[in-house]
Amino acid sequence: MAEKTRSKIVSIKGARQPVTSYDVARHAGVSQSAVSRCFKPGASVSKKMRDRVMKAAEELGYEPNAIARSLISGRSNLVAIMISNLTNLYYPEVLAELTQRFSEHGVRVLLFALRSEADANETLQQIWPYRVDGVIAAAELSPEQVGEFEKRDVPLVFYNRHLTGSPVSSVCCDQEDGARQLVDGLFKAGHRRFAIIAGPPESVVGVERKTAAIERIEELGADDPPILEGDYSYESGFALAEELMKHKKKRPDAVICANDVMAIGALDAFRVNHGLNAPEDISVVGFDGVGPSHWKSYNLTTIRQPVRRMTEAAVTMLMAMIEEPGLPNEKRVFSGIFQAGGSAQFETGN
Amino acid sequence: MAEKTRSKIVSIKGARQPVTSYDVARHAGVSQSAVSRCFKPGASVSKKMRDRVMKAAEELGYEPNAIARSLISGRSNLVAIMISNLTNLYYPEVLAELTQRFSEHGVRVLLFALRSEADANETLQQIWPYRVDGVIAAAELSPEQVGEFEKRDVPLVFYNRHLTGSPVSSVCCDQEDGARQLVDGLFKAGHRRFAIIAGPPESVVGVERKTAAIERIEELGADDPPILEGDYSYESGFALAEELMKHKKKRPDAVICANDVMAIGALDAFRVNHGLNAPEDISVVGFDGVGPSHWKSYNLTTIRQPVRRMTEAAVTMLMAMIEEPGLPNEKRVFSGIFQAGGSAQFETGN
DNA sequence: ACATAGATTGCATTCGAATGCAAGATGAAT
DNA sequence: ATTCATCTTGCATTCGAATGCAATCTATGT
Repeated sequence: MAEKTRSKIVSIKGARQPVTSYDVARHAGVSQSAVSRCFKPGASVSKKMRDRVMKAAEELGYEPNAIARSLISGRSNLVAIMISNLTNLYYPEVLAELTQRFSEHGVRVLLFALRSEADANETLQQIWPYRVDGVIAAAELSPEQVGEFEKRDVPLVFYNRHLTGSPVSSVCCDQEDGARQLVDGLFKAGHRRFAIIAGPPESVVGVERKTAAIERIEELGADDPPILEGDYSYESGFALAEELMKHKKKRPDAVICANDVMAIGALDAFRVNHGLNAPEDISVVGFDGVGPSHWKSYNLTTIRQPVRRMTEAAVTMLMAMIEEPGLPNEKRVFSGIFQAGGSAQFETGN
Repeated sequence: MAEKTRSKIVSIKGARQPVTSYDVARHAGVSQSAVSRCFKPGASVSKKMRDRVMKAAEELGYEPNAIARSLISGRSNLVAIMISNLTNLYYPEVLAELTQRFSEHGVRVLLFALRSEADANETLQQIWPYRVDGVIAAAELSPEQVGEFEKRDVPLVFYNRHLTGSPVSSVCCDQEDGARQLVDGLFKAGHRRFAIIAGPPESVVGVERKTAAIERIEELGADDPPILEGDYSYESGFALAEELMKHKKKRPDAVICANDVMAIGALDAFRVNHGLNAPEDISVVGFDGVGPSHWKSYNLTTIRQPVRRMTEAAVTMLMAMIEEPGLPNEKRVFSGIFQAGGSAQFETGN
């Protein structure tokens, strides 16, 4: 075929404009491949050529088609972010950070908000067709599900999750260490009657926070704490604090909550329903360091997760795995940062 | 060419598996187009064929390539969601809802979190190459930017924004009506000295809330309220409440805030720094009905936005515009729902 | 058994950009 | 001016699925 006559259907309204690299090429009097190269950083193009093509592209309003590019190059420049409960106060910040950082790498984010952990399978089915370059999972995945990633060679980085006994890459906050810090500080300040408002049993980080706290309490020789399981919501924190007050005689004097929001719920229950103020009457600590933990009504003593550093690490790791396929897995653990507040009698060590 | 010998590079590790429709076709002993049709709902395929193909696809682990499909069909099944400040407590819920609803339509979400309104141009440049089928914008766009959508025939639905004087489709909460409800209820309860903690001047909804409140206050014959501008953050609510207390003599008795978070900040400032409790000493109302507005320490009197109905409307509208290109623009306005709380002396009308 | 409408199927082409290869252009060194 | 190395450029092919068209098959009615 001498000349591929691409008969564009030019709409009468003159609006539609699927300007392709061929159009630009014709307008600039060069070949399509030249146009392609001009839009590829680092390609071998003379200045004269580049100027000419860019001018033509400008004039026609050309925008490279990422879809076509992905198809031929095998790189979609898309990553998927799976988040199990977006309405958990902690995640919006994480999501915003991740999105912006990926954006700086020229990578776009496909968002998947799981309704529940059970959605994971369905979500994965939705992800695969888009041939994403990688995935950040802030959601629990089963070993089988992780296997699907390996089968497809899709890089995966867990965010604040990990599969115990599996080498999958992850970026985490050191839950155990944080929990120990909290117990220690409370203990030093004189607390002996602990209680734990834990996360749901499916939550790996929740379990870690809980387990480490229990162990530390035991190590220090305090009584075994009552352990109540919540779902990370304000309401559950509130309700479980109520539960703790059922036996007024031996109510706890220090309540360790698996996240800030439940801690806030507990504080409210103690204060509103029982007239107990923190830190005079009872100590309450949380975990995460979300925005509202700073609100004056709560002023939470908590462990703040270094979100910026963690998201940066997650993005860097995933990008590296994408660029260099064979890269070994890596787990990065960041220490939580103690955030002094007024919700607990607390003494930091030295 | 008798037979297109597709020489797949079968990796030695046996892991890689870009199974294509050709592979499935060969394995099932049918043509590639047959495979394609089997994966297209509503296509003309016999049961026998479908079973055979599906079995082969299953055996090979075939997953249709959405990228290739998009290229030829001209539909990416992607929508972009632009959100200006994700960390605003109000948006995570919106985002989660939108994502899940789109997912039910087989549409995936590309997320763009703008660092500031100024990022819009850059963001649009990132969006166009992906040939998204439509966009939901919870961010301010200039008329020029909206023009870019029209030029490309990309359906656009504003969420809680709109361009005054332009017919772009949008889903909004009735800000004016909500503001009036709040003023009315406060007035009926006896308040006469209003103050307004407004949103930033760039925020269209903020301006609407403010303007409507001012007008109503004037209509009712109360004094012109002082108007302070915040940035929707807790800190700004707190600081502006402080500001209002500078002139103790004639401090306001009812403070109308442009969103819940600032209202919460104001409540804390009044209580913590000045010993003023709501609603006895001062009334404070917010707007949005975010999660923390229910927290017992605040128990905010506010106008809740019907997020579920609004997101449903937004998704339905955008999908309709995508399916039927010529569709006229439409603006849907939902009334906010009065949410009784304990942060204000308030009397609902009858 | 035969004609015919309707349902299935395969063939060949298409979407838009990237890229290996070879041809052509440019420049440097002699 | 000649040769060779280095840049540039264009040609032709490729990615993987969708689809118009024509060929084939099926079923139905007579």
